[in-house]
Amino acid sequence: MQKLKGFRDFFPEEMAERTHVFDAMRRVAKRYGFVEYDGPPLESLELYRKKSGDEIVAQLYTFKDKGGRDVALRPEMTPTLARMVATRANSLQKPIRWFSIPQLFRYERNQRGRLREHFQLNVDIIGAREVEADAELLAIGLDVQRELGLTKEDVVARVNDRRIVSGALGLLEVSEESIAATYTAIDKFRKVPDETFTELLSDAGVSDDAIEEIRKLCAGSVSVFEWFAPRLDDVDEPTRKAVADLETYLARMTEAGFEDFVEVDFSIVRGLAYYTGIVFELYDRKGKERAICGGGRYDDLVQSLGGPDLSALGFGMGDVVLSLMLRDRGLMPKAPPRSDVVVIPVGAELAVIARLITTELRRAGKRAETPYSPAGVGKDLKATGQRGIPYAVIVGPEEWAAHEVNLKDLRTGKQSRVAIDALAAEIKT
RNA sequence: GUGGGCGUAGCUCAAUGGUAGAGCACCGGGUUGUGGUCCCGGGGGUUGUGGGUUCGAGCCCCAUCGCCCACCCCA
Repeated sequence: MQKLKGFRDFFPEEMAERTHVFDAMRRVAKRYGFVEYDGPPLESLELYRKKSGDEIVAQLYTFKDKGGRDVALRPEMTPTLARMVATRANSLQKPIRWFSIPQLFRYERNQRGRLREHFQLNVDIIGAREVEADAELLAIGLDVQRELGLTKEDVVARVNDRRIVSGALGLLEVSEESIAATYTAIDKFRKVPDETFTELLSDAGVSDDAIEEIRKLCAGSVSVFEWFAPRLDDVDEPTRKAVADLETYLARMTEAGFEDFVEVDFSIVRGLAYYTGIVFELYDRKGKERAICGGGRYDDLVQSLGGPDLSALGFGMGDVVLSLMLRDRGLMPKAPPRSDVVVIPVGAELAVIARLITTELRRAGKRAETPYSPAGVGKDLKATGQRGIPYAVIVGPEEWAAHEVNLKDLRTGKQSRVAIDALAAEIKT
């Protein structure tokens, strides 16, 4: 028997890594006052038909349950969140600031950084139109990186605004029919050769002059602020607001101490789906990995799913790419946490004493164990040391007669006699 | 869905078409009051699977499954 393609076993070593990452995610999200929620891993297929594109639905894990209902393993958390929020929209105090670490599934051929199953930190804010919310959202994403030991040398946040792209394309007179293909081309700017980029836009029906302007914006040879400055009188109100919002956004990121992580990047448009405002993606500065994290504002989604008109924004941060990066940087724990101490009896008649001492140590909050069948001090000590356990308590008849034991620090090799009552306090963890 | 690379012990890898091996790991012993280095021994494999060629296949051929990489797409 082998595991299914694209699924993972978590042996204790991998589980230690997973726990390490999840713990960091939870600590950070809670630090910003967000609360954790979860939903069912299995949902009605209908939930995804409504919101997600054909491509997503084609890659769902679906089946008919025994009642004949079409069901799907959740491929993303947002529809579940939207459904949950819609259910209690009127009674939930706004803004709603929730996070979750769901396991998500997709039926698709796997490749580097992409499996059929993964965990994804989802952080969402619902009912906040202020750009301060956008800034806080990105700050959480970046703070998770920092919490795990990654720095501005490792991670870059590329940020953009869908309204700005839309406004720019309007000024460049890109036609309605060309918009979708133009977004796709912009999204590919950093992944395809220059000629291909030109070809994609040209095929979409974009003029040569417009292609040149789009290229300059994507490449960053002109900042979006410089580009829009002489044109602000020609654009509509939403675009003017978007440019102003982006400036405020950057100011807020600077206030929060993240300015070195953030770069405006016109080529970040986040697929075609449902984003309506500021969007961002987190990348490894060195590697060629896919995005660590992506998100942004999706103000129309809750309503489009039949809920009330609530603005919303959020991101998803998968565990697979992030873990690849942490392993690459040596920032993952090498071994699962073990006991603090093993209590080793000298001779079989002291095994009962060793068990009693072990019980007392556990009551004192120490992670303690004693061998089921003591094999001799030498063997038990060897096994304990090999497992990386820092302390051994050796219970010998002479010492025990004085209500004392030997406490050995396996890391230094130093050993001392300790009164039984003082033992727990001597084991530093 | 398309293309490419790779499948030998738990892991890393050997083995002209001629008896399947090593290191690490694991288990036991040397050593029933003191570990990590050391010495000795042991379990482990239908060489991913199924066919074919051959006197003989881990090796050659075909198929299939799995893993990896890229493409497509991206929540």
